[in-house]
Amino acid sequence: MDYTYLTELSAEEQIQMQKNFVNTIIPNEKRLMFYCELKNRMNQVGVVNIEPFLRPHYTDVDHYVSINRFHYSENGTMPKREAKNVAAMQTMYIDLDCSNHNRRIEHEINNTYCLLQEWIHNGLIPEATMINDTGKGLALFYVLDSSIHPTDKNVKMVNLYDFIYRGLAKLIKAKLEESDLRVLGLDMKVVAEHSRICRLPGTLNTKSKTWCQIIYDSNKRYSLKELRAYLPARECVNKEKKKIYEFNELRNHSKSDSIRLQQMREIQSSRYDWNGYHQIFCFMYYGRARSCMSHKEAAEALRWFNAGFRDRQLEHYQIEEIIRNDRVRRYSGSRIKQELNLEAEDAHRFGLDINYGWVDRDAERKQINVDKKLERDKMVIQAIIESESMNDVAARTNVPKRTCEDIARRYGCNMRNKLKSVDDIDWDSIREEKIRVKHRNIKTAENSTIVTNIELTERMKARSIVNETYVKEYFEFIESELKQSSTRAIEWFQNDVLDNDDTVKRTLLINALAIVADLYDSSKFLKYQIDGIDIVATWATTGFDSNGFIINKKKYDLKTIFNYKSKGNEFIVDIQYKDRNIVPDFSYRTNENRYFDKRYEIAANRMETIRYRQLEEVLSRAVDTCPNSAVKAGLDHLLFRLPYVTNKRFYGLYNTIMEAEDWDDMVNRILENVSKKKNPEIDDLIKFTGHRKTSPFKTRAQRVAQQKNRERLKQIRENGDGNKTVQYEPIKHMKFDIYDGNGWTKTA
DNA sequence: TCAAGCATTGCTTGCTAAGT
DNA sequence: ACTTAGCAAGCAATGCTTGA
Repeated sequence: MDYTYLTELSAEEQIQMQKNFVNTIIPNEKRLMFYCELKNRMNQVGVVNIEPFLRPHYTDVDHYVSINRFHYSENGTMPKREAKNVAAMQTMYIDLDCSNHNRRIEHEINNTYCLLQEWIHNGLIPEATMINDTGKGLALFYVLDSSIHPTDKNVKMVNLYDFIYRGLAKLIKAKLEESDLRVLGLDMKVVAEHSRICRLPGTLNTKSKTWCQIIYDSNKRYSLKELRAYLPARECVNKEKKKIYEFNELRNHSKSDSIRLQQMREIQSSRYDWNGYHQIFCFMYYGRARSCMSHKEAAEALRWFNAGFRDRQLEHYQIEEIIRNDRVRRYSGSRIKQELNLEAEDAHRFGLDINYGWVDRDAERKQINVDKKLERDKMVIQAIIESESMNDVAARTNVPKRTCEDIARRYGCNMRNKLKSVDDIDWDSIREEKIRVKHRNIKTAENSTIVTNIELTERMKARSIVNETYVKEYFEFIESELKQSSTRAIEWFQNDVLDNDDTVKRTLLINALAIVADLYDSSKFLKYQIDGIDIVATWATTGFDSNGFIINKKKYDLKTIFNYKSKGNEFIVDIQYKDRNIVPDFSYRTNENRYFDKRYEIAANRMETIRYRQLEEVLSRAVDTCPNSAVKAGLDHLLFRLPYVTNKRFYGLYNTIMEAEDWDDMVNRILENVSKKKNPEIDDLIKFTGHRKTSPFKTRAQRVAQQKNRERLKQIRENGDGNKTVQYEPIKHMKFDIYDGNGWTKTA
């Protein structure tokens, strides 16, 4: 890598070299640059075209040029050589001072040059566009493929240029300091100075009386990105982000082959007894060695490695077998750890485990969030204990009243039934439960859940054609089919539905089937993609099949699901439409309590729910067994009116009855319920007269009024004068019906 | 490979029915 | 006159897929 040290340059050679240099560092030059001659003082000459100034050297004058271009001065005078006057940057210039009083300068320069070439060859530093011998040291030039203009719009680009420029200088400086040539200097202060000047090659260094000359010219051009690749991760102030950068650095730059082989030798010598691991160890070692060596070299390396076992060595034929197989295998650190069954600490010690000691940031964040909420809950509970009313609690804690109520319910501490102290609640176990990380691998086939999702895009079309009767008819049909046999339902669905050309009908059927399946809690459906009607669905969570294999998230068609189900796998399927406002008829959401808006119209009553059917069964059984004739009559009437019982009462009754252990217990509970509560429904039940609400469902008028209110509130909020305590107009159209013994009449 | 984006899911909260 | 609670829309955290 030595270069021939020139003792003399002809005049033509001097000018040619000067031209070459200028054209390289400032290509397409049409702007101002600086040309300086240094005798006793610096003469700055701003020039547009430098060529006329290039000439054979003066023996007593040093020549410099700026590495970047300058703006023309507005008033025609020469601008100062200052950063603010720089028009464009395209070159990075790193000056290495090689002077050493103890040794000959040529010797030092040559040594440095050889080192640089070695680093370039090994990919440690980028190949310089040009390297100059300045007579006193070396000058490296990296030229970009395009120039950067330091305008307001380009701030980021300029910052990046500075960062990379400094980074390169730091990199080279660090390398030099590592090397034996400790005398070398690299002045970081002037690095990334935009208005910097450098010695012009083809001229004489008057101090050392040696020639400044180009000694290496690769003609390479770089993008900032390419240079960036040679630098370590950008230093980051944000600690969190810094960790990520470091982690990515580690992860993305897997260990080189030689380092990994070295690690494996260290691991080998760290232990005496490798019983049971000799073969896999040799196998891994050879695979890695083969990644960077020839077959012959790797074989030799493996034999040496095998000889390194202190307990016993693999037999000759075993080694030869590995060599004969001759495969490249680049095992990762974690894999080596796993295969050799190493302890985490050991793996860390040998540099195999990059995750060692790292904090699970997700879990950390999760804990923080859980703690925040628990703190709030604790505060609210404390306030409930100390306050007179929920309004006070809300005011004290600045938590919405409704949320306070919810918290009260969750922790079983409300106004009527207060806890004595917040410590009566086991906060620790609640916290533990909340922050427990769900790990998908510990799911079993039994409790895996697979959720699908339906999305309809042409639903309007379907709606316009189909009326309620049509839907209802199919509902009933599907319902009966499903009840009879799931196998039959599958066949029917596949043959009659999927192969049917009537896409609208099919869409409805799919919807209806999904809803019916869901209502009957029988498990469940589904999704399908039909040409023309775009029903798209995806598996939403990872589940396990009956053999315990993971089913990854993936798109399946309906038939696959059916096949899967017919093998005895269970599904829980959720259905959600993209835009519930377009298809209110089938509007679903993923909340626990699922409803579709117009179920009253579609199903006519609540009889479609599993709860209803259970309650109905229980009640009819109660009527049969009730010993008291009056209550029996009441129960009978309740049974008769069950579809019209209000939601709240319905669920209350349901919950009460469902807690019963046997029929007698159930009757007692009903009686208790009846006697304890002043309930218009139960009064009615007992007396055979009374009042009831007209409908358990919201009427259309109600919904419209509610929607109006909502919009009004939204508007108020957007106008900026609304707050959470806005008074809504009460809805006043609820009316009561009166039962006069013959029928129901409406009140005014 | 990784960030963006989407789906899921738990939680929040306005409105209002219904209970005390 | 107050509390409790259901519903459902929305929000936010989280976790998985996708596509550049």
